[in-house]
Parts: sequence; C-alpha cells; structure tokens
Amino acid sequence: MLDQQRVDQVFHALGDANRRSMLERLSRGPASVSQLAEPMSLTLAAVVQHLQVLEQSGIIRTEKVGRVRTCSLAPQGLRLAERWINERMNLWERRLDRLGDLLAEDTQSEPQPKKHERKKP
Amino acid sequence: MLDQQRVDQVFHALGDANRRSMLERLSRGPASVSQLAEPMSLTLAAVVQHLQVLEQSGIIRTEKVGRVRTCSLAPQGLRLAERWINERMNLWERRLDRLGDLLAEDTQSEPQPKKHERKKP
DNA sequence: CTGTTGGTCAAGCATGGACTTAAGTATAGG
DNA sequence: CCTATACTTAAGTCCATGCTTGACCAACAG
Repeated sequence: MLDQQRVDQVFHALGDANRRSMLERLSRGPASVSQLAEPMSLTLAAVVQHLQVLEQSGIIRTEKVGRVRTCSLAPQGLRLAERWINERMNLWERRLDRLGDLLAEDTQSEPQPKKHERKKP
Repeated sequence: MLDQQRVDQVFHALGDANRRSMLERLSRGPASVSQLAEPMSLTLAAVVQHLQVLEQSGIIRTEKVGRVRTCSLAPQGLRLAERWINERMNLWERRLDRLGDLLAEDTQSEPQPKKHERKKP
C-alpha cells in the first residue's frame, strides 16, 4: 500500500483533459514534444509541464536524443489506475452477489420479494 | 464521443485522494454521509461537497430517506474510466505487436533497422 | 413543546495548478 | 561561425478547487 502515492499521482495526472488528449495521441505511437504540442491550443512550455506530470506519475516515458525528446506510453502506469478501479468494482460486485445469495436464502422461509427493494415511508 | 464530458468528470473526480478514500469505503458497502465523514479529517460540509462531485460524475448514487442520505457505488461510472484506460492500453499494445511483426520480417532479409535511429554522441 | 441529530446552503479564504511570456541552452545544418 | 530548431527554465498571473465557518432546516426523541 505504499504506492498510494503513485496511485495519487496517476489519477491526478489523468484528471486533466489536455493530458488525456496527449495520452490519446501517444497511444497511437511515440511523438516528440512539438508533435504533441501542435494539435493543442497551448504553448510549448505548457505542454512540457504536462509531460513532466505524466512522466513523474509513470504514465509515460521520455528519452532525449539530440535535441528532440521523444515520448511514449508506459502502460504500467495506466495499469496501476486500472487495477485500483478493478479492485473497487470487484469488491462492490462481490458484495452485491453475497447480498443476493442471502436474500435468496431468506425467500425460502419468508414471502419476501426477490430483489433489493425499499419501501417509501 | 459525446461522453467525453462524462469521462472528464469521472477522472476529475478520481483525481482527489479524499474522494478516492470515500470510494474505498463505499466499495465495502453503502454508508451515510456522517459515516463517510467520521474517519476523515474534514468537516461534514466538505465531505458533502466531495459527494456532490462524485454523484454528478455518476460514480456514486445517493438516496435520502428521512434525514439520512445513504450513498452507494454506481459501478457504471467507474466502468467509464476503466474503458478509457483499456482502450488506450489496447491501442498501444496492439501497436507494439504490429511493430514486433515488422521487425521480425525485416530481420529475415536485412540485418539493419529500418527507421530513423541515432547514436548517442 | 424543546433539544439533538443529520444534513444543507452560502459566503469567503487560501492555496494550488494551468498557462503565459520571456530569456536561456544545446544541437543540427549550412 | 551563424542561424534556426527544439526544447528548457524561471517568474508571474489568474482562476478553480478544497476547505472552513456559521446560519439554517427537517426529522426524530423525550
């Protein structure tokens, strides 16, 4: 649970639409900083700042060769987010299943409706 | 592609550690507002504000009965985020596969890499 | 009724984050 | 060497967001 820090960074990074749009571009292949900047209505400097956030969170990886920095996706960063989400959903759905089972058992002895329904007072 | 708005809301909502911690709590079962607030070092009002963000993004669902509002996870919200992530990762990994195939073909005929590669000075 | 609990609303503050401009560095090309 | 390219860094602006306080309201207990 020490990667809570990382999870935090990753989700924070994903929380920005511009950064996500850069990620969409990168998911179709590596790109240089200025290639990434071109379709955006942002300064190059701003793009660089976003890239720093993305790299620090581990979502992308960059390498500078000559004077051009090439960025590419590092799926293990995204996988962290995916795992977090899956864990929450699994927990929740398993809970629903167990609950369903209990209700099913009850209906054998008591004349209750099958699903989880509430009455209005 | 009109749910870009929704995707934005969901990721923004997930971008906050306090909100995620509430989601962790909720993934183990529904809870009232004050139950959610209790383990956090936040005012009740602040918690309520976070809950509004979470509900508007579709990640949770809340229902008020009497004077207590009960919150529960709505997995379809999280599923939206999961899908976005999966799509990016799939695209990227498929690309890597195709690239691997190309390289494999090339190594049969030519011992040189095809594309623009530079040496480090 | 009164008091308490559980939650809501409305300002307001204060910090952080996104962006910009501007100046600087290093590399490629002629 | 000179210039253009491809970033990089620093500094400052500005707005969104997170949080607090304080007043308020509705439901239930006694």
